Amino acid sequence: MMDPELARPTPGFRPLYAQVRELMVERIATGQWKPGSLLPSEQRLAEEFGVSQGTVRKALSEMETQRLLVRRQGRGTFVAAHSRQTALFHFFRMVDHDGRRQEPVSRVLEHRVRRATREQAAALGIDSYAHVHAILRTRLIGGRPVILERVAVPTALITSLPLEVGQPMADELYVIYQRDHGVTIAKAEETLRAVAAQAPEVEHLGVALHTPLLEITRVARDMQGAPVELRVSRCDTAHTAYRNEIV
Amino acid sequence: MMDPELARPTPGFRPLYAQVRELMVERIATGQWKPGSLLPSEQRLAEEFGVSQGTVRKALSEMETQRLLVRRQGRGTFVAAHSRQTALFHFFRMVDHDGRRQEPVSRVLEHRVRRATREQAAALGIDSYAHVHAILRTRLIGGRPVILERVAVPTALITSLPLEVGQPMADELYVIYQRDHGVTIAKAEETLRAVAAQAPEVEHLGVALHTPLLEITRVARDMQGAPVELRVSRCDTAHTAYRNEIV
DNA sequence: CAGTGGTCTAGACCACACA
DNA sequence: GTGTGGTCTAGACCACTGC
Repeated sequence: MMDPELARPTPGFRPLYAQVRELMVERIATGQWKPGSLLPSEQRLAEEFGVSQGTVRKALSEMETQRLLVRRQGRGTFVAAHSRQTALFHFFRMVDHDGRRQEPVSRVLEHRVRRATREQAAALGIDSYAHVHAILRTRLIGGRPVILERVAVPTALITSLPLEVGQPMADELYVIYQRDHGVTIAKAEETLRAVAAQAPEVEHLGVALHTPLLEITRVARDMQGAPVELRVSRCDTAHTAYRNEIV
Repeated sequence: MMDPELARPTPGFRPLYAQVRELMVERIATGQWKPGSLLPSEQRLAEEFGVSQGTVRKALSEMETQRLLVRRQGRGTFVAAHSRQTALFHFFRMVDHDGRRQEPVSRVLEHRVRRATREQAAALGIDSYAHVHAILRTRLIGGRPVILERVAVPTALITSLPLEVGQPMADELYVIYQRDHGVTIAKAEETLRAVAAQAPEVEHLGVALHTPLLEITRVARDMQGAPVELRVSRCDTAHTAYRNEIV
């Protein structure tokens, strides 16, 4: 059975697998296929879309490369779901002196809903009178507070956040966004600068005033590329560093 | 390396395309296929290796993804060659305030051959009595010196370097390594920290003593993963920043 | 025009997970 | 054993490049 929605001729040529992929991405984005759920087999999908198994396969493989799917021989194809480990592995880049990855503990210092600053509004593509969750937290590695972080996320996207001030966070923010609000962080851009420690860093990181700190400004986006979150992290790099692999 | 306790029911299983790929990577690594040269067609390669076109195709596609090859419909498949633009695009991450990529001008301050320091020897996997080219240079963006950089590369790999002290560099180092010595930089690891400006940075970057600077330590490797070069860059991030895209 | 890589199909068999 | 994804083949046709 041939789906007339799938155009084949030359004008505006677009490969079949790209069209199939678009349809499947849409099913994930709209929640029709939820994170962690099992997809139909390649053969079923091929029948449904009216293409060959090889064509569906190419679409699925690209989506796996993009980390939208997880495929396991003998088991099936699943919609990728953030866990604490996967979220940290892809988005947390701090390592210790030996280059080993370190898992941080996060402690919330403040959590308020307020209007976006001009910088936040510009980065998130929202109006400056729109509301955001404004979170201030420290992240500890080896029991030592090494990062002071300010997070802003529009309440229009993430209505509520179960954060307890003063407590270690049970879940990573990206896990919460996905599990509780159906918003999946798929990519991000980071801008890194060196800055001098100010009063908040002196207080919460225990560094001297004007100590050089690594400032990371990150805009995190969903799978369509729409901005979801802005965070600015100031890191004490005396015992830890930011690691980037260029491939 | 293979533990017999963990040997799998079908020992030594390795996909055909992976074996074909290994043979082709070897031809590039040994210089049998040189950067910029045209490969035989998929059909020819399939006949030569005694496999189907689809199998060769899968090997070629993986190598293209890894940027070892460049493929052009209607023209053919070529061995990837660094140009100033591609080298900078993949390895130079500094952007201006608007997030636009900037091309630097490099000016050599010193170039000597000396014994490796202990740190250099460890990073490059060479003996501490081995010789390296030790290069000190500034990199300018918009006419302003923003990076002071120390490069170390073993003379065992790169015998000679045509650098003129005080002059802007005509070619990127990675282009020289590949064109003149057959050494292709394929990947790198970078470690970023914030540090305080010392006397050399005060002199060459025109910053105040103890100004926070972004320090980037990079180990660059060839396509087999062997370390080729160590460079430590100290960057004034007042008007420029390091950009990283997480996908 | 001929030759290249890119897409698509159909079918066979293999490796793997799980009941 | 059954069903899944992974590999491999053979062949057709399409889009693109350059002579």
